[in-house]
Amino acid sequence: MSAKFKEYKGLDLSQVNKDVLKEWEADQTFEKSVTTRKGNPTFVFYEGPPSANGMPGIHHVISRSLKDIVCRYKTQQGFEVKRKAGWDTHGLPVELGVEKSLGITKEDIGKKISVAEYNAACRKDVMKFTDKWEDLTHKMGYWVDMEDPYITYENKYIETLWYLLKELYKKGLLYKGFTIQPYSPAAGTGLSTHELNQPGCYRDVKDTTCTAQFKVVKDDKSEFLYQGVEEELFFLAWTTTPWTLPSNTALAVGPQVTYQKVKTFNPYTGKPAVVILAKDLVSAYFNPKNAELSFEDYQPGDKKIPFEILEEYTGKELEGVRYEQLIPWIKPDGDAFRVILGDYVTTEDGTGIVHIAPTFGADDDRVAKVAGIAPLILIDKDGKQNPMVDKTGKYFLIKDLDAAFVKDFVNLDTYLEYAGRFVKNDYDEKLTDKDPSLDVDIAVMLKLENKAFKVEKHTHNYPHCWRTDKPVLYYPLDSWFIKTTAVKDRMMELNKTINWKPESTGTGRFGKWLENLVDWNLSRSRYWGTPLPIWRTEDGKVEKCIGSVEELTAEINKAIEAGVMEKSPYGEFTPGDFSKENYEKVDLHRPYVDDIVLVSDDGEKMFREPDLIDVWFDSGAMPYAQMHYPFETSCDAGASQLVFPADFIAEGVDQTRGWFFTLHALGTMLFDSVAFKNIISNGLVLDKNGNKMSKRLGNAVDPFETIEKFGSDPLRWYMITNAQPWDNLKFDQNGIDEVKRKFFGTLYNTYSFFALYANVDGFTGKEEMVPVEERPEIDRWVISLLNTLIKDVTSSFEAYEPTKAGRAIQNFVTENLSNWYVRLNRKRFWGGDFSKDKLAAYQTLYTCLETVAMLSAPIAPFYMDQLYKDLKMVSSEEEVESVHLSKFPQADDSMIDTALEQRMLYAQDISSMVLALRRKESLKVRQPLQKIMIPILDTEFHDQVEKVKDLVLSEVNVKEMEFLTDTSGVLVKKIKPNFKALGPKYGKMMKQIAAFVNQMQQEDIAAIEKDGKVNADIDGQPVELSLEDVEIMSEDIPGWLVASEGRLTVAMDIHINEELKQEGIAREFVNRIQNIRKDSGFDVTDKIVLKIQKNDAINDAVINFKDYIAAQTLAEEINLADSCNETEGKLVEIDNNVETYICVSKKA
RNA sequence: AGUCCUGUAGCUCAGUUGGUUAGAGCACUACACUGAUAAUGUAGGGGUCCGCAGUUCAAAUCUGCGCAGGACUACCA
Repeated sequence: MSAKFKEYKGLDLSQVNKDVLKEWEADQTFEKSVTTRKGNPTFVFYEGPPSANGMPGIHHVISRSLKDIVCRYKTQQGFEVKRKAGWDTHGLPVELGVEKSLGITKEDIGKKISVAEYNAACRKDVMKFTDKWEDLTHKMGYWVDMEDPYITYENKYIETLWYLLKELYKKGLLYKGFTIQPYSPAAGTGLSTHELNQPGCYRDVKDTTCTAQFKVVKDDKSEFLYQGVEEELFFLAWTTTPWTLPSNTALAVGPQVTYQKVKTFNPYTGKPAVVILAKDLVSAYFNPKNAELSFEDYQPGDKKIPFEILEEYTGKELEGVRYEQLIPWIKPDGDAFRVILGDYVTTEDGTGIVHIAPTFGADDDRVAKVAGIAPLILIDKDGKQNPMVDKTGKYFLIKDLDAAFVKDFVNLDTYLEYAGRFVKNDYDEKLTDKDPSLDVDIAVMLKLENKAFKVEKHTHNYPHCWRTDKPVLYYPLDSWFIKTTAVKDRMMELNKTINWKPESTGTGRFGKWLENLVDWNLSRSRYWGTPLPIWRTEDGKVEKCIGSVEELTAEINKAIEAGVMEKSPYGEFTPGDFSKENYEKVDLHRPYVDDIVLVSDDGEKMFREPDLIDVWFDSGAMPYAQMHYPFETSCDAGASQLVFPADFIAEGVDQTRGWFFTLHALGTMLFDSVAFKNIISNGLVLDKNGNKMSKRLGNAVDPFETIEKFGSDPLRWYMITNAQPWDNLKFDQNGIDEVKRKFFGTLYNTYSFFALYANVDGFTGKEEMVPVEERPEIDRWVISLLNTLIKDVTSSFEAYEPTKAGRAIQNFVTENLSNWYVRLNRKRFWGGDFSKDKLAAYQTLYTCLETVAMLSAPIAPFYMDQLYKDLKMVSSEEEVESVHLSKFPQADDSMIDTALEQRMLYAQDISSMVLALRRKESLKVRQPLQKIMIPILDTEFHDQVEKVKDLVLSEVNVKEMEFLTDTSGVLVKKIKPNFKALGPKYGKMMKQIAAFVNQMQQEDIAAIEKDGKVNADIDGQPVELSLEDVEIMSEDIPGWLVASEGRLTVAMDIHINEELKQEGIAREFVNRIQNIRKDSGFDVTDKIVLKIQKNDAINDAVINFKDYIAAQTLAEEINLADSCNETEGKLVEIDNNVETYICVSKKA
């Protein structure tokens, strides 16, 4: 007795999940899926490192499913796909978490707790959910190597980062500069965006604002502006921080904005003036009524000031025009006081002309740099560059400045009065709100000097320091940068070669980001992260960038020799020894690296720059650092070690400016290459109402619970097939349920059906194959569709479109395989001999199931593995291995028969129409009918339907099919213009042509069918319409019950004669008997004896269809009895008001 | 504020190069079927294809301007 196909009592996908996991573990299936592909072409995948200090959420399941699907697919395609897991361990979230759990703030670090202790806490804390992550990875079936992950805090990892930083340094791509950052003079510290986003930080404050007049210099550039202007000419610019006006070095205009030149008087001095401002804002400064006032009548001091609009200019025209320094206290060193373009300039408020102080505004700094405008910089007594305001928040005192600088650049006569003034009263303990602020004093001064056009109080939203409650200053702070702008063009070029899914993220979000690229600010003033490996002398003149531990220890030894250090903290380290033990002897984090003092060639002490680097550098360098490049491996060691660039990565779209960018930037700068060739960026997972999931709202879905409840397969299937991965997913558990029922339930039912009968018949799958061309039409049909499916699924996976692949599979399984193939073929599997036809049916169904398992395995790895093994366990001679080690199916084009697929479609449509007609007349399908009639449109259609005739007839229980040809003349036809064909030919005449066609009568239609053309007269123009220009279809057959859909029409003969009636009754009997068999718990193969109580309404039917009833119900005997004992028989209703007793007993 | 994504039935989503009856599943209603049965089929109701304007003989589809939701970046006169 050969093995049987396993039969199940029910489908519990959660249990399947667990069972299959055990098998994978025992068989080491994942390991084998990599090792068995050794020597084959590689497919390089990078795992973006998650941070293990947070719990994994449901949104992690989707990106990890995507990764897993592609990797499993490529494995099935024969590639060697190594997958190294990784952990992102540095960064602010970790530090904040630790601060919270220890109950400390940033200030306490180094005081209440040592840096060493703090970092030790971070190191421990960051891995606290590792086991949860591993558990989820395991349960969801994400295959990634977690035995040997890369961890960003490990010394080897950091060593590679240092190496890379040094490479950049050597290329001149790493430099020290400044950025404008939020800074709290009261606290003496910079603030991170995170700190600024604390609740309550942004507050409405009332400040003195000033619209200043910048006098236009009269020269060649401004000649066009001075045309017809006798008075002084000014640009108007508005600021909410008048204290920044002395630092003004440029004015920005919007290139597209329209500006107007307006003749008027200064409201404070009454002097005549011509001012320039944005057209849209003229009405904000000038009351339209005053346009009619006479200039002659105006007296200084009048409330109503006349004005007159003179000319209009675009921002672009104003570019390059020079103006005089507004407050000439300190001269800038370099080009300044010129109109530049700023893409961000709007006409929402102010004057549409923006005052630019590059030392106090991030945007200002950016546009000034682009335009080559110098910032206003002061040199202090240490020779360092500073903005006009010192770190306590006051204008620099002369004594704190470099004497030579003061002599050359500072106008002491005017500046002295203001030197030492705090820019906000809040910064000076001696001042209160009542005291005059610097803003007010400056405004007053400008008024007196005829330089202020409007001064007023204005309420605006301004950030405050969360610790001191005092306003924040935007202030230039030291920072290290990577000069990404130097490779901007190359990055854009390389980006075009990347296959982005969706494309718009690559061209739009990412592409636009690259276009507006600024240098990468690498500095972070924190504790737990990769230290910047740069040491500098105090004056900053000598600098060393360290690229390895070996180099560092060598430098330390030099320092010890020179006597600046006593002892090396890394004394035990042996250069060149890459063992784990050796690397455990060092710690490249703070505070240890801070304690290292190096020595310059001149014998000067060098200290480490205290910054840490951006954690995104950590993850962006992961392709190299995960292999300890170049210390233990090398990127150019040949194909065997080729792990760069990646063929594929996938993460959430929120990584666009994060990991995607840093990968790309480093790949470009270091190796002039893309870092990844294909990428899927997935969208967010929202709750079912479209809201963001959050713990606070309590709408977050726990992935563990979900997997426990449903199993991973339906979860993964749902996530992938419900919407394209890059669209946001509205996560609804009902959707998983639906997938479970609809897809997995149907597939399971199909398998169960197969297993049940295969086991009865002893089918094993080892039988000699019935050649496909010898199998019946319907078998070849489903095999044709199956091969089409293989093609579609393969190309979808190849195009990184798993959604399309999943949907195609689901459609095939539910619609074609289950609902059509199995349903129509059930009888072939029941009873009878094990004929060639039956064998063909088994083989066909088996092939479909096996192929579906292999096609679906990447998406639903658990159930498909079970299904595959259940099939193979019986059919395979060899030891059965996992579906994930199998080779992905190859489509056989010779099996695809589109004509066959088409005619099966006809069969399905005709059947459904007949069933609809039956329902309309309340004719049960069990009642056979004599005939249906189908008008034929052409010979091809005739041939096609002829071939599926029997299929249709048995499906709808009708005896014959008659074809109606045109000549019969009984058809009513319908004609429609074919817009697609006519449109390009006749264009504007379409409306009339359509009207002409629609009014054609039956005889007109007959004429065009006969002649193949018709001549029409459209507005005097002769138009010849051919058969291709119209669509003709049959609509009705008078006198018959007709259904019409598209080009198909079916008519049904509803007359029932005596024989048909009897057959119908026989079928009813079969149905009742089968039900009784089932209710009585008989086995499918049990033979029975039937006794039926006589009834005039049924006797003939039983006698005439005895053989039929016997065959269908496996009855050995059928007896009509005068009476059937009520206790042994069952009362059944055969037809309306027709009842009888049936007695079914098992044949002894 | 900028950039990008999304908007089609009550819900989740399809909808090819523009072509005239806008589809599927779920849900709802009715009916049927019953040796795959905690399934299945058939039919029905349900649409301002977010709005407005434009291009075109023809727009869910192309263009522009809005609206709503979301993401990222920024916080600026």
